Amino acid sequence: MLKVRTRYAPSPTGFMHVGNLRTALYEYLIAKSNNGDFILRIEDTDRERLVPGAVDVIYETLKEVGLKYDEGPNIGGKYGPYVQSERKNLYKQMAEQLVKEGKAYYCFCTKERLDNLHNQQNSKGETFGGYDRHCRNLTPEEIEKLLTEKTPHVIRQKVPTEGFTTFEDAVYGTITVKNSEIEDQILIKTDGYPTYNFANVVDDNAMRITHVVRGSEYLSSTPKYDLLYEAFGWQKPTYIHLPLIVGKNPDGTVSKLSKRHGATGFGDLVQLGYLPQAIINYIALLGWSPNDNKEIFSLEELVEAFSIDRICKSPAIFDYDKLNWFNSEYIKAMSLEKFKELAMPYFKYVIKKDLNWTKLAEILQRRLVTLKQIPEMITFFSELPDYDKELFINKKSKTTLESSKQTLMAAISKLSELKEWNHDSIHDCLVELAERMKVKNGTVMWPVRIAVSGMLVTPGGAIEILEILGKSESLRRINLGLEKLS
RNA sequence: GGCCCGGUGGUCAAGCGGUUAAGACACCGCCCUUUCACGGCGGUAACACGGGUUCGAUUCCCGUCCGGGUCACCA
Repeated sequence: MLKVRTRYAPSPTGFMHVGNLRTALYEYLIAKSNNGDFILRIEDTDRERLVPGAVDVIYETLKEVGLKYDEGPNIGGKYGPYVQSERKNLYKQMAEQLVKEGKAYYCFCTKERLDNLHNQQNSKGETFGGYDRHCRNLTPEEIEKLLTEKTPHVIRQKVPTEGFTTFEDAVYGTITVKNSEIEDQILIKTDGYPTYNFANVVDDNAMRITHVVRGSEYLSSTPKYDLLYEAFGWQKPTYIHLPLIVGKNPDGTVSKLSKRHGATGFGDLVQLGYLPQAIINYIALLGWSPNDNKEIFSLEELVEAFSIDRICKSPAIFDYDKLNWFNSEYIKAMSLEKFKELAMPYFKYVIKKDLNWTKLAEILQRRLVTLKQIPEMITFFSELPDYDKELFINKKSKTTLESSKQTLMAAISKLSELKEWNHDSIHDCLVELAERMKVKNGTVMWPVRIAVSGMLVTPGGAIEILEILGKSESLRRINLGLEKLS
């Protein structure tokens, strides 16, 4: 049995789309669930679109989510180099080999001629566009002449004009297309760099890649890919195309997930307060499902549970609601220490004075969807917001402006007598107060909480807030509330 | 438009000829409760349509419709 080897081959664009991340994830899972190797290869053959520093984004993201590769540009390996621009000569050499064997040819057509051709075909509504194979039958003399004149040229593959190409996809099954639908694809561009398909086939073969995993947008170009393997006589890999991740448009239709659907970059999502592991967990389930109903998976557990035959075919809409749920689950699942550590920057950003951060973290941890929500939830600790006295009225707690006034007055005197200021003492004090006033707990708790927070909805109840705020500040705020009611 | 792929609740999805068609998110209700939340319990909601094949189709075949992808010297 061949050792399973997969590769993640991104172009350095500086942006890690969640769709690409998901592809990387599945490549990793396929390799690791078969004790195979996962390789990182950088595809930088488009010299016009190079983005400085973009490769680092790829390294950092993979590191952050724990997709450890066995071979790659920055760690080496026995099939390097792992950057395509550094392999330029190899592609040229392989293409020349096909030319010698009569399976490819030089094409000297200019951009203008090609543009013209396309326009003509379009306006005539031709069934198939594509290259007209003008240079396919140049005589050796003509070719020689153009070459010595240093005429700019590309190398194209001679694709069969008749018959069919059939390939097998592990997810989509057998797919057959007419060869007449496939054009003589360019292998080497005028600038000497290889095209995507060609570079991939050459590298995948050279790097012993056994499973080619990519998004289903490549399904229709796979015959070209396959034809290249055939031209070289190489053993074909297993193709695994993944269903697309799509986004919902305002008009109700869907399309490939892109920026107009909201945050779609891994970095953007992290920026919004989503945890890398929650993101990974969520996208793992977009296009694959386990054979039980488990939903929360660590990367290790995914490796354990993953299997190719449970990858599904239909596209999945990226759903922020579900991502939110995963994120809150991950926040709740982490240790208090860990959570406090992650939340601290947000705490410090809003609150300059010193508080019982641990207590604050404790009440916040189980109510958060994303870390980003922290500031708006806790600013009141730092400064009492201006609020409407109507907030004191709550039907369910049976509070009115008048009852709230009475409660606050009583609460002030009882609370100021407290020697100890902690959860239990405050609790007992207020509950006793309710008992004595012959009202339900809520009738006391509600106005106290409002006075002390100035907000309708707060993280934690009255007791928790009082405890964190401290005795003097709590009393100061309750007095202010009383003034408002008087 | 040609070619390719897909079509189970609003969303992710089990299902692979016989099921009361799972589960999760979201939504709604109730309970718990010092608010919201958490938690617990319950609820609304789906096999695109039409033909076959079959004793029996969500499941297999064909057609229709709908949706998506792709048609570059980009990947």
